[in-house]
Amino acid sequence: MYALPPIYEPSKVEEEVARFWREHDIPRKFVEHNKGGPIFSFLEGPPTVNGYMHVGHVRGRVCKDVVLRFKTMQGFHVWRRAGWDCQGLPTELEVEKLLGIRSKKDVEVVGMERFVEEANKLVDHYIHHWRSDSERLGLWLDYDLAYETRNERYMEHVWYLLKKAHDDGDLVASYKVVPFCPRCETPLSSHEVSQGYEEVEDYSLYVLFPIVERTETYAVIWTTTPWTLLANEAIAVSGEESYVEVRTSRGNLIVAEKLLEQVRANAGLELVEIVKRLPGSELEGLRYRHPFMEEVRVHEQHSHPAHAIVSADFVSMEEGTGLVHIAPGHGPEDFELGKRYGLPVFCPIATNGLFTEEVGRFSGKDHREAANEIIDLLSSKGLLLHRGVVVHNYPHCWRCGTPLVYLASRQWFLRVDRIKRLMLEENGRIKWVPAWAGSARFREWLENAEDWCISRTKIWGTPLNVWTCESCGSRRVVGSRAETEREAIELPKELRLHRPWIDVVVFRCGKCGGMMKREPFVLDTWLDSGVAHFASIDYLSSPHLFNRLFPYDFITEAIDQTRGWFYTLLFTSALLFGRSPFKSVLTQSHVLDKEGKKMSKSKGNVIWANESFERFGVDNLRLYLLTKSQVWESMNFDPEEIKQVQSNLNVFWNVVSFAKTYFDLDRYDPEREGYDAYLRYAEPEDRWIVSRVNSLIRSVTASVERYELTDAARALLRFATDELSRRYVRAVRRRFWEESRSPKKIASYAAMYYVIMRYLVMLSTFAPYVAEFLYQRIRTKSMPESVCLLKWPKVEEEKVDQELEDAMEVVDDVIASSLNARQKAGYKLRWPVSRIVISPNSPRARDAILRLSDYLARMTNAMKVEVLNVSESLEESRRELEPVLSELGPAAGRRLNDVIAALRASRPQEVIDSLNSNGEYVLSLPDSTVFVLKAEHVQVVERLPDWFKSSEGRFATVYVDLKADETLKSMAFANEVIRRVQVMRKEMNLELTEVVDCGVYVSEHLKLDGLRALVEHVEEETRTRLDLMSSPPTGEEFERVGEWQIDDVKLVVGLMRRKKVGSS
RNA sequence: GGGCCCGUAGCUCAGCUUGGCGGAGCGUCCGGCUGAUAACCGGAAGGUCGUGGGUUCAAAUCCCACCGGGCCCA
Repeated sequence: MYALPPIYEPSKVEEEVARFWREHDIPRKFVEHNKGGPIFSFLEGPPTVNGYMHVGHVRGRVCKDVVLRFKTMQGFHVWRRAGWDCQGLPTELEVEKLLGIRSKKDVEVVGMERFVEEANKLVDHYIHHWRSDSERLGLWLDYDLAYETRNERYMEHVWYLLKKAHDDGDLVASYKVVPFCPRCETPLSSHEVSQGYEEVEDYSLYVLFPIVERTETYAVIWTTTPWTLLANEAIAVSGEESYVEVRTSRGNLIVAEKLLEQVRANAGLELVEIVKRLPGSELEGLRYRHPFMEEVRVHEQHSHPAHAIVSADFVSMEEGTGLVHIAPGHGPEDFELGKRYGLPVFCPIATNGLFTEEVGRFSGKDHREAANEIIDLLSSKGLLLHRGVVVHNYPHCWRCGTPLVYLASRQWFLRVDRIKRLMLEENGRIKWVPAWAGSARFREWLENAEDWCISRTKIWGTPLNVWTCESCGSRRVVGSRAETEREAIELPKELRLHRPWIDVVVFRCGKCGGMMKREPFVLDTWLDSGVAHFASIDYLSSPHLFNRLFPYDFITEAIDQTRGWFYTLLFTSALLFGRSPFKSVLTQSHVLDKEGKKMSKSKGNVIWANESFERFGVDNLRLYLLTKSQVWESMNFDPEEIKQVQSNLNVFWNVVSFAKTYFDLDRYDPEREGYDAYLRYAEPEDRWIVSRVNSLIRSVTASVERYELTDAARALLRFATDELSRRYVRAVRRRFWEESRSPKKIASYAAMYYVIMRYLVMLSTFAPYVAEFLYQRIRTKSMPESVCLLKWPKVEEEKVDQELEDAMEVVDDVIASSLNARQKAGYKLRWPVSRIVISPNSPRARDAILRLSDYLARMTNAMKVEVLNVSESLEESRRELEPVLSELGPAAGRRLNDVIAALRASRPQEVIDSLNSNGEYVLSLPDSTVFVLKAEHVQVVERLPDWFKSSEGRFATVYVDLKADETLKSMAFANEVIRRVQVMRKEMNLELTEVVDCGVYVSEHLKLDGLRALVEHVEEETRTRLDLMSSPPTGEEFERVGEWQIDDVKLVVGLMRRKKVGSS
């Protein structure tokens, strides 16, 4: 791996480096080379393998990689087992699509075995892609031993957890209202529900509920879902709000006072007279007659507190009537309220959306289709106050668009109450980055945590390990496969823990001898990943390993995992071990598209990982994802912007290319000619860049330790471009080019090598491919074979010189000012100036400039640097006063012209001194009056002789003396000649150091004589042997001839390769 | 409806913890440089720091309210 290509091309770099890593087995060596060292344990949040990796995943995986590489380089033995989340609804849906399945009946036709086989094939497919994308990305996890949530051994850990939860009384079955899609006949998770909100037109009904205790008095409720009225069990009011009873043509109506006018207007009521005004709390307990008492006979058995007014805090005064119809079987809030009051949970709609037998004339009808019949019936009973329409958001099935229906059903739960306080306490001990993710967001989530519904009516998941006796109802929670094989009385031919095989298993009831059948649920997939802390390392077989890793040092995932993985990990760990399973967590936010819109397949704006690797380059992509915005803030992904990263890396590439060119020319030996050995020859810029790289090591180390990866990555890129390239390389170019192998030159090589080496190590955690590529070009044989196997650099405190770093800031500003001043005069940098004079604006700046004045002279191409006292003016300058007419005009009035004349006639310094000491100066005018001049009337202007140009910077004002004598003019001219020769050398494609013959003709004697004095200088700079000719060189004598006009002088240059003598 | 995050130049972001003359990169425009050259240097234009109050000698920064965007929850 040798010459450096002229430009950074990611694809070529990656290709070569990937081959190198593969051939030398670097990932394995990297992962293993700290074995036996202190452990840093990382727990991989298993990606759900139901799709391909996209750039959003990539950002998360880069965060993981940077931290793990960093810790590895610090000498930790990093635990980094990969993992895959294999089960769950999305995979199941994809299988359904593949097999053309539309309903549960179709599954029976196809067969569950076939279904599961397809699911496994699908998972295999995606794991393959995820692994290869991850490896391409450079994320070196332990993939060979990756955990998979579908593995039976893994699932047994879930069973183990549930068995323990059952023993501790934390696993319970109870009713819950969940959203169902009646067409798909499946409950939907809250995540799915939130994806399917659509604006639709619905009924808007005011319904009258006759109050039992009074005649002709009705509670008025509002509903948009008439089919839920059949299951009504109560009416809720707000205890704090004021309600009114009003007399109307439809009887006496009870509504909230705040909503009275709205209801009256909507229902078209006239003659409203308020009979009574009372707080909601006084309505509580009033009973009503159920509107469908006759049709739905079961209501006859629903006695108090059913069919009465209760109070609830969710009653809105924004819409409706302030009285809310409560159907505990059809609404989550209703259900909770019902639980508190002991209301019956009546749910007469089946999962297919049809009414059950319990509702008489409606049974067998679709709940939505029956709406009109229900409304007509209300109307005929005189209970429909008003029928209108409303446009609102209602959840629909995100797959098929069917409106959802909320149904009560029996589900399984893990109880939270016993561990809630514990989780909150443990959360206080977790280091969250950023802090608010834990102290605010996660804490709030924990405080509101409710029992966790873990049951799903699906196929492709970990089966619920609860068997219930058909005769006596007693339960058995099975803990393992072995237990099943040992004790089941019916087993499939080949036992597998997945459905459908597990469904066949039957136990004998220990109490009554009956048959125990499995509860037909599978488990929430979050439970699978949620037990990764102990299941991923097979705790049941190797508790010893567990004890070394647990709790894990570090995890990182996206912020949406607060309610997902972060939560389920903590939850299960609290149940099992009574403590948090992780010590620190970095939360990331999402990658959005260029416009800030969420990436989604349906919008077609997803950028896939493998495509982006090709398109942008892995290193570019990695750095872009980290540097664009803080990783815990969302970022808009704009492909155009990645070019910037590539350009930054290319600058660094150029630096290495430049350095390597000269290292090779001079056979620089970093081992014998190290920085410390040449320290005494080091120039200020060498000490400076060495100090800077140590400061950089300090700040990058601290940032990564704090998981502030964006700060670290930005600092790295910035260093390469702003400091190493723009300042240091600029400063040492001339020294590198020197012909002799001087100690000063070697000192600069040594400094450069020192910096590049340390930089590459740090860079390799962020951009491993390009770092490896460059490392291979400049490493010595005795160094580790891969940059990945180096140690993270330590700060060498004795090399940090903060004062020098600060001084360089000042001087850099002065250099910019002097360039600015030259530019104003059109005076090129290659033309030397006799001196620059600097007026610093603070003692600190003055010290800095004095300290680095030689450096300053070199960088500004000045023969001499003069430093004035703080704020002192240039001796040659004159200060003059200019009238400020906007101020002076109003003050002087008609005398203005006389005042200006007097001002011009005055001695400026005298006026300035007076203004400074007295705040005024008295001008005598020709008409014998006086004018009192104030400071605001004038402006002090500095007049420089015309051979000076000045420029004011942040720390100093710089005066450049452009008066040039013949010597300076000759030097300037010599530099013009040098420049031309260089152009020609390049055109001829000469080797950098190849010495050639050069003939120069100059049309003017004076210039020629000047040049004669500088022959050696020109020869050194151009690597030529110079012949000053009396007539222009011609194409016959020289290989190449160039002709220029420089001002009035004609310059002709001829270049000729020397004859090779032997093998010089 | 509640919680959290964000709002600063055309674009992307620093600065806010700890109050003191509003910054950088990119882009645009002008000029320059040329053995690192797809690099580099000098300059210019570009801002009601989301809005409105408050605290203060002084607010992008601290406090309150509101507006807009995002995430999470109801």
